[in-house]
Amino acid sequence: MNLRILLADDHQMFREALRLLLERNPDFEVVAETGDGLEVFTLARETAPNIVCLDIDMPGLNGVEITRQITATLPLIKVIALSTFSDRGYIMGMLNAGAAAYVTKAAAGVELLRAIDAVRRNRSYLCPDATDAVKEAVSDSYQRQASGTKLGEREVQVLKLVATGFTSAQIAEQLDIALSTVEVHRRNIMRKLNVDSVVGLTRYAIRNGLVSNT
Amino acid sequence: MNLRILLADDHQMFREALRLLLERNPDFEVVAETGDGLEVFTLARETAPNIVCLDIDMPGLNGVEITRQITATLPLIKVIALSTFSDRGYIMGMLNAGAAAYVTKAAAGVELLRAIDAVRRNRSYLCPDATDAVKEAVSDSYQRQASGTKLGEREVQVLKLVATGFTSAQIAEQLDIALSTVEVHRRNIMRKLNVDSVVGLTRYAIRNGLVSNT
DNA sequence: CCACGACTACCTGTTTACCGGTAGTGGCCG
DNA sequence: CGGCCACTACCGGTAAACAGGTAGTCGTGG
Repeated sequence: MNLRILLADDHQMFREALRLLLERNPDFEVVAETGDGLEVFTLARETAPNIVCLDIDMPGLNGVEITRQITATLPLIKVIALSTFSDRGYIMGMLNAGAAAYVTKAAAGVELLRAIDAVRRNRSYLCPDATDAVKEAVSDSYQRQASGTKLGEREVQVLKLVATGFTSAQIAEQLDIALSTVEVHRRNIMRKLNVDSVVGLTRYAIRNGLVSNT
Repeated sequence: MNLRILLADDHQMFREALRLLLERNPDFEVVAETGDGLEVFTLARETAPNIVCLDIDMPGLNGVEITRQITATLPLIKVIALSTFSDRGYIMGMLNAGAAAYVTKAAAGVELLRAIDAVRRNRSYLCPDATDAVKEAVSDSYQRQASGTKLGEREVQVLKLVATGFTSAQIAEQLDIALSTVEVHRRNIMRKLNVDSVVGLTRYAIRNGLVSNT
């Protein structure tokens, strides 16, 4: 059976090279590729791939959002998250958004093939790096309870703006809430992420693709 | 003539895929690959490649440092910098360290082949993204003069610590200088980099590989 | 229904960052 | 030599971040 694949990654060189890696298998056909987050939908609709290999850090739209929208509107298409990072929060985010598999770029190419194989059989897959991280997340669950759980929608919004370089006052204005409220969010975020300064917030946000940094 | 190539990138998947891209040309032979910065030397000595394709953000050692040491101790080996970023400062840093070419991963695969071709003829090469950035740097030269030039050694040291999350007081203690001095450095750095907060400093530092963020 | 969590909002503080000026040292270069 | 620059150091002042408390609303779920 022929498998139609859509490649989405902002590094053209990586896309081209990955295409070669995939098309060594004659069953695989890379029907389209793009480096722009917003274009993923258009191409997904036009080319009707079976699988989308999706990078996190895309210009235009966030990986989690893309995944959420694809799984919501084009449920036949399976999303394999291809990421630089093996951060617990982000992995869970992608899986919750509907990604069928998660493979880090640090993993071997064969991991991607395994993921494709698993996804084809309607099963999910996590590369070793990711499973390790998830295990940590599970064993950290006690700590999570102590230090709060994951970030709320509003908190993510604030975090993005903080890590972009806005002051709390500017954020308050943009979100049309009080300065004090923004500061409460900041503190809650820092407590949850277990950091103690804007530097920590910025690093976390960049690590998890909340802000681009290009 | 056969060309021996060493691949250094912390993403195994990218290395494998790039190997396929390169070895489509029968003249090219990828003699070794690694994901660890420190291992680059060992492999470079053992395998005597003609060219090293070197990623910036490597665990173990900074891309600039690796380049500096390779060009200093193994001058026959040409370094092609393969980077995610097209930041002016970093490009200049790599070229000053002795890199023969600079290609961003966002560029087409053919750019890398062009770079290899140019390097083989003892010429240097910059991919379009990079040349654009350098042009900006040149046209910014008037501004550079106005806002200071590049960072001094001590300033880089302070910047690293700031972007790691230390407060000025902690930095002062670590470097054994007065708090006020640290603050002067901070301000000078911000002026030179044209940013206005720790967020900007952190982002710059991460972008340029001064701190790891993994 | 009531508890819980997320979000909203305000208060008072302390610490840190940020901005400006001044000034002494040592090294490098015209 | 004298100017330039990086680095060192201190001062004062404003703005922002950071830390703690209190409290109201709203929706979810036991």
